[in-house]
Amino acid sequence: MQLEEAKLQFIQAWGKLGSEWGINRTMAQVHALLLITPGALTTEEIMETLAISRGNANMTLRDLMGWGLVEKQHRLGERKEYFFADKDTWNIARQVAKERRKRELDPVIKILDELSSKVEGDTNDPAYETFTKTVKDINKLAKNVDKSLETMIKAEENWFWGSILKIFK
Amino acid sequence: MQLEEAKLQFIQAWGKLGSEWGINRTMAQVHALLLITPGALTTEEIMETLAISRGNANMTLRDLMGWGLVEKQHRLGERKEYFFADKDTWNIARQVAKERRKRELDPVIKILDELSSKVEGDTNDPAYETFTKTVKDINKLAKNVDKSLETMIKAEENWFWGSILKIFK
DNA sequence: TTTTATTTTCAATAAATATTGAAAGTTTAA
DNA sequence: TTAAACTTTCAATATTTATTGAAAATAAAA
Repeated sequence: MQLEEAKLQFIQAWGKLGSEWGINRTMAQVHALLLITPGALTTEEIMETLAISRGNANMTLRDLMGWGLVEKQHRLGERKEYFFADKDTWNIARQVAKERRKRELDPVIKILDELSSKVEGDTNDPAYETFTKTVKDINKLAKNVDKSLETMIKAEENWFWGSILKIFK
Repeated sequence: MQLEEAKLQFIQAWGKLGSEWGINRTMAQVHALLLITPGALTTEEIMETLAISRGNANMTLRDLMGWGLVEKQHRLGERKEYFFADKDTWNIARQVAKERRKRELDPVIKILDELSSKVEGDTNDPAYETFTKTVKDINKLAKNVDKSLETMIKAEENWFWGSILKIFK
C-alpha cells in the first residue's frame, strides 16, 4: 500500500472511531492528520488535505487546543500560525481521560450524589427501594471509574501499564 | 425531593451521559427507566412514561436486548410482552464493554494492523517514519485497552476491582 | 495612517441521526 | 376461518449536530 493511501485510511478510521465515541468526526480527523505529519501544518494545509472550510478548520483547531491535544507554533518572520499535535500516545490517552472525566463524568456523579441523598420515600415501597438501590450502585461504579481515571491521569506510563498488566497475573 | 421528580432527573442524566458517549439518548433513557423499575414494563407503559412512539419504543427495546442489557418476559394468560433490565451494575458495565469492544475497537485494531504492516516507503522519508511510528504506537495502545477490556469481561467483580484498587497501592 | 494578511465569528445551510405513525405482519383465541 | 391483540417495519418527517462562507475583527507591515 502507498503512503498517501494509508494516510487517508488512517484518518478515516480515526474519524469513525471518534464519532462512535461522541467525538466530532472532523475533530478526530484533524487530530489524526496532525499525528501522522512530521512537522506542523497551517490552517490552509489542513483545509486542503481534509477538504473542509476555513471556519470548520479554525473551530476544530481551537477545540483540539482546548482538549490539550494540539498546540500553536509561530515562526520567525511569518505571520500565519502552524499547528502540531503531541504524538505521545500515553499523553493523548491521559489528556482525553482527563477532559472527559471533567466534562462528562464528574457532572453526572454530582447528580447521582444528590439523588442518593435527597430523595424522600417509604422503605416499604418497592419503587422507592429499587430506585435508591440502583442509584447507589451506579454511583458506586461511577466513583470507581472516576478514581481509576484519576490514577491514570496522575500516573507515569510504565508504572500504570505495569499495574494493569499485573491484573493478568 | 419527591420520588417521581428524582426518577425523571435520573432518566435525564443517564440519557445525557449516553448521548455524550455515542449511545442513542432514547436507548439510554429506556434503560434507565427499566433500571429503576422494580418489575417489568410493557411497551405501552414505556411509551407513556417517556412520551415516545410505539415504533421508537419497539426498536429501542430490541436494541437493548441486542446489547444484552434487557430481557423479555412472558406472563401466563397474557399476550403482551414485558421487559426488564439486569440491575447488576457490574454485569451492565461488562456487557457494555464487551459490545463496544466487538463493534468498535476490534475493527479499528484490524485496520491498524494492516496499516502497520502493509505500507511501503523509504526509511529516510520523515513522512513515512512519522506515519509508521504513530500507527504502531496507537496500535499498541489500542491493544493494551483491548486486553484490559477482555480481562474485565472475563473477571468477577470482586477480583477485578480488587486488582484495580491495588493500583492505588 | 492605510493596506494587507490572517484569524475569528456566527447566521444560514447542509448533513446526519432519531422519531413518528400508519400499514403490514404475526400470533392466539373465538 | 375470522377477528382481535399485539409487534414489527420503514418511508416520511422532525430534530439535532456539523459545516459553510462571507463579513467583522485583529494584527503586522507599508
